[in-house]
Amino acid sequence: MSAGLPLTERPYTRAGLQSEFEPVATRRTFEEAVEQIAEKVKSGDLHVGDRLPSERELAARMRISRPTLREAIKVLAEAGVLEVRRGQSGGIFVAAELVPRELLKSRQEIRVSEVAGVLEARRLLEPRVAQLAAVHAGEEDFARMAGLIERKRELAARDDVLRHEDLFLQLDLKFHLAMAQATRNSTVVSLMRSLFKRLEIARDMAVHAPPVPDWVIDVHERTLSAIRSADFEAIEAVMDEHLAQLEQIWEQETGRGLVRPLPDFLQPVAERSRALRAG
Amino acid sequence: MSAGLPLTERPYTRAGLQSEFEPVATRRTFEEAVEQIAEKVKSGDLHVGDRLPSERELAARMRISRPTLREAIKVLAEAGVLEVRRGQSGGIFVAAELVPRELLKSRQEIRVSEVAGVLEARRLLEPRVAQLAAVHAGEEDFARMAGLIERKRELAARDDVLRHEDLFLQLDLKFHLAMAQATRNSTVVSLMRSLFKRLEIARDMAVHAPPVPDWVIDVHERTLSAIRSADFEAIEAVMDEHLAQLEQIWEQETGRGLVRPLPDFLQPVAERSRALRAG
DNA sequence: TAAAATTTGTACGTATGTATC
DNA sequence: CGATACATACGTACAAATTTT
Repeated sequence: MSAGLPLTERPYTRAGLQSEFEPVATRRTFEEAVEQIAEKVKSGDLHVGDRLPSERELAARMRISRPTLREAIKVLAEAGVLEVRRGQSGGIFVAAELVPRELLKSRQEIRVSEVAGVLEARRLLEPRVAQLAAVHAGEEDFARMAGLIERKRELAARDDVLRHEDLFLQLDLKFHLAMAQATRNSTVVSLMRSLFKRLEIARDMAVHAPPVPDWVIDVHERTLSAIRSADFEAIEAVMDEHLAQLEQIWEQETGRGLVRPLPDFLQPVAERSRALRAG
Repeated sequence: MSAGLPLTERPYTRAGLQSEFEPVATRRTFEEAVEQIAEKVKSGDLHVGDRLPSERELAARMRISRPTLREAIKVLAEAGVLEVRRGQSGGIFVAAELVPRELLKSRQEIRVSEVAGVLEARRLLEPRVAQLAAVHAGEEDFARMAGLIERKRELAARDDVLRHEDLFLQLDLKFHLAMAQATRNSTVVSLMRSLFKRLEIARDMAVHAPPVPDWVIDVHERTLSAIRSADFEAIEAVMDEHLAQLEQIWEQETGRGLVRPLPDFLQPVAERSRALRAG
């Protein structure tokens, strides 16, 4: 899928900014339920082994009938995400961390010409999120982030890493969401969620470069340690390195020039203050 | 509604960061259609007098049947947003700029303790968006923003301003969205949309201070001129002023301490470089 | 004036999903 | 878990209104 993309659209026109009339997805309610539960597993709100509320209670919470919920659970169970055990200590349990792509096919689409903009938006938002996280994170947040890095390391150590590309990407998402949650600001979390939703779509469309596990692990480790030490310049620096690398991969995959040149104000503070002192 | 809010929740806990099981809105498809069209009018993608595609074509675009679309149009027509004329040069026309609140009752909710976080998130994102807009905006973008300010000025000149509070707020939204669109980055637009969606919910919940039209107009005017001249420090300064004022209103309405103290890195660059030079 | 073209308005039969029992 | 009843959406065919030619 790489390299040969039909990049005919002119990037950065107004196209797509004023939205067209889009299909109103008349999805079935059990599909909504599937998506909501799958999303929770994927984003790390639910972990393997967790027990969900009973069918009756869950149905009540989601305001759907029990049969409809059962249909959703059936799909999730067949996909291996949930496991249903009956009997006194039975219930609905999370059985797998990896959520198959088919369960979360987002109906929204973006144009090829808009893909590079996702990286630019990360430049705007993510370094600030990391810095805010540094201000407000508690030990539990650091522990969660560290745990996720550790899991990635274990995965990378196995010889079948590439078989688990999807799992690796999901751990990635969880890391960045954990960072967002460390800000203790639910609006920030929600912004990061929508940003990464778009990022995933973009990734599916374009960049299918094999992940470079060791590098990702290294960068995330340094990100965490920069956040831990609340060193704002270090945070900007490592974020800059991270995003620059992603931009480079994107450009290699698709051809140059798609990522707009980075304006001065998006350079890391270290750069900026150096420039200030010089000027 | 002001001043007497039950602000019992402890702010900035993890509550709400890991999402609960939510009602799976099994909304009817015509309601989705209503929302999509109403949203376009409200955000400025559709203007008064615009003619929408014919029923058949619109239904096809939205992938719904004509009867379903008609049900949506009927609701919008009854609300005064659309007007339907038949005959050869008939069709569906936008009839009003102001979209009644009832049409867009977002089903998502946020906690009172999370409201202040919306302002904090604006601090993270909006100044950067304005700066990026300064880099990429064209004359048409400036014209749109100027036009919106002009409309606000006209509205403020009337003696029944307060009767049109909702319209004033909608013009506000349009101004900020126009700024986002000036970045020519659809991901940025989409982030700003979700940010302002939350902002509106927050506003409905808490801050019902009467708008201060003259002040808003003045700040927006200076924002636009700062963007026009691509003066990044001026952009940060006026944005800071704007948001500081909103934070102050919020604190007056609800009691102090809800807005977390602003970390250093969220101070305007001018402040920061002053500090750098001093240190 | 009349006919043609375009667009909304109305009606009904069918399929299917959802909820209740 | 199955069966039944209800609500919803769809497709299609045709009628009515209005403008254009």
